[in-house]
Amino acid sequence: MHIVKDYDERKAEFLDTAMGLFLERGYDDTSVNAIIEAVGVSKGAFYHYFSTKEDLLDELAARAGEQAMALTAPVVEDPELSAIEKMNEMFARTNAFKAQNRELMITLARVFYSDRNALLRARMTRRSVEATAPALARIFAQGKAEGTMSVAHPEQTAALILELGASVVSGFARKLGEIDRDPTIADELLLSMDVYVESVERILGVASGSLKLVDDSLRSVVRAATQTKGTKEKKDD
Amino acid sequence: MHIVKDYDERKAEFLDTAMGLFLERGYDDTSVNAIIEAVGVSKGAFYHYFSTKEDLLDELAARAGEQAMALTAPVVEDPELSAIEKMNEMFARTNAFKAQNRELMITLARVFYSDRNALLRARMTRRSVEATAPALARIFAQGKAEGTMSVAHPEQTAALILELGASVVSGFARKLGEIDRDPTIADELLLSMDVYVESVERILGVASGSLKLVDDSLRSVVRAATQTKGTKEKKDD
DNA sequence: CATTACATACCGACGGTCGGTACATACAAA
DNA sequence: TTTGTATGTACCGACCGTCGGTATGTAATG
Repeated sequence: MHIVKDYDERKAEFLDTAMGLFLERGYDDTSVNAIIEAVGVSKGAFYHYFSTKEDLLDELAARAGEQAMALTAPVVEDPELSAIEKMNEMFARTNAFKAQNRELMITLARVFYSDRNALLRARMTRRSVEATAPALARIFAQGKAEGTMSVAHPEQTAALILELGASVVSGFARKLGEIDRDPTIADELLLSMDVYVESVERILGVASGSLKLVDDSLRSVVRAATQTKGTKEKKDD
Repeated sequence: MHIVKDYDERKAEFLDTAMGLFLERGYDDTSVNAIIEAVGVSKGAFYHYFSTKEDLLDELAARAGEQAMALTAPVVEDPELSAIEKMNEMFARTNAFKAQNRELMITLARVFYSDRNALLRARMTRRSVEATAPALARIFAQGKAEGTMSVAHPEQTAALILELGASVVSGFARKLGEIDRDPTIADELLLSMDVYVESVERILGVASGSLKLVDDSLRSVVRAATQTKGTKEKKDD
């Protein structure tokens, strides 16, 4: 019995299933066999849609980049907002998205941001940076024109800030996993968040305290991680 | 016939050979078989020295971290230097090292900083950051005491700046490879270098222009890459 | 005689290939 | 309207070489 589906539908099914498995077990530790088993198709089907396993990863990364841009694009177009408001709104939206998908984000932090998924992360980060940088650069240019930001080179600064953000989040997530061993890390993490925000403010030359890049929901994740220290069972390998 | 060598000597031989192969072909594309063939020993020998292939990678990363620290440690101890002088000297030393090993650095830029070596890079970056951050934090604390730097949290700031540096270098190296296709990238790269330095200055709250983090030898690499555009034969895969 | 420093044979799992099949659609002949 | 035929697409599953890793053996060393 053959289950034949529409091309795009089947492809999305592969993408979604693969992403789920990557988040559960990591990219390297998820075999093509595991993916086709989860989808319920054959190996031939997989290679009918993707030329290699890495090709699937690329398409996943591209999709993530598009989603990241779609989430923040409307903000950039808004003529009512100042540059600083736009920036705050952009981060508020992504933070809100993270808050709504809290469980996913915690899983993501645990698995996505581990060394074993370095390739997955590198690809996705790059795509996201490339997709978001031009918009951010435009905001910086606006801020420069408004006189609220002092950025000589918006494009380069945008790329730098996004990469910095990715690095910080990466290190952040890594340390989040170490809280179990050393609860004092939680305080360091909260400090790191402040340092990050202030660093961005300084790079952009905006007034101290004018950027709201992290919200309470994000901070609460850190505190939650600290509290679950003893109550949660170990399910690690 | 058994070729028996001193433990450390043999181990270093593995490490050196593996590093060479990783730089040539990448981490994932270098098999354990390729390593033992290059060293001229058996598989048993490899697993006598390393528990896994990733373990070798870790030791490689640790060695890189130690070397990075050894290069800059004397500077930190020097009681004669101010915080800003120390920072400039630290970067001057690493830049001098890069200038001396120019060919290696270019190879490293081309291969090490490609997505396929994401794991290798992530590991080494992390180790280097961990190894260097405490020293840098001490310099920041000194600068804070001297009144030349305004860093509220030296440890977190040190980690952030080092990770920023790694990100910048990574993106930098990636773009270096694209110069062949688009020579205008060279100008963007030189701009990015300035943006990076100024960003660090702002993060630390030091006077603009007081940090010399990149020198002319580094800039010359960019110009050299631009010039070889037509004269060099293509050896890419 | 125990430990070190390897060698060799082998394993299961992996990513990827390949020859083939089931089915939808199109179109023309009956 | 039915039926045969041609063609492309979605998919199957056996198979291949290579991979990281293991089990076991053995010669030298101390």
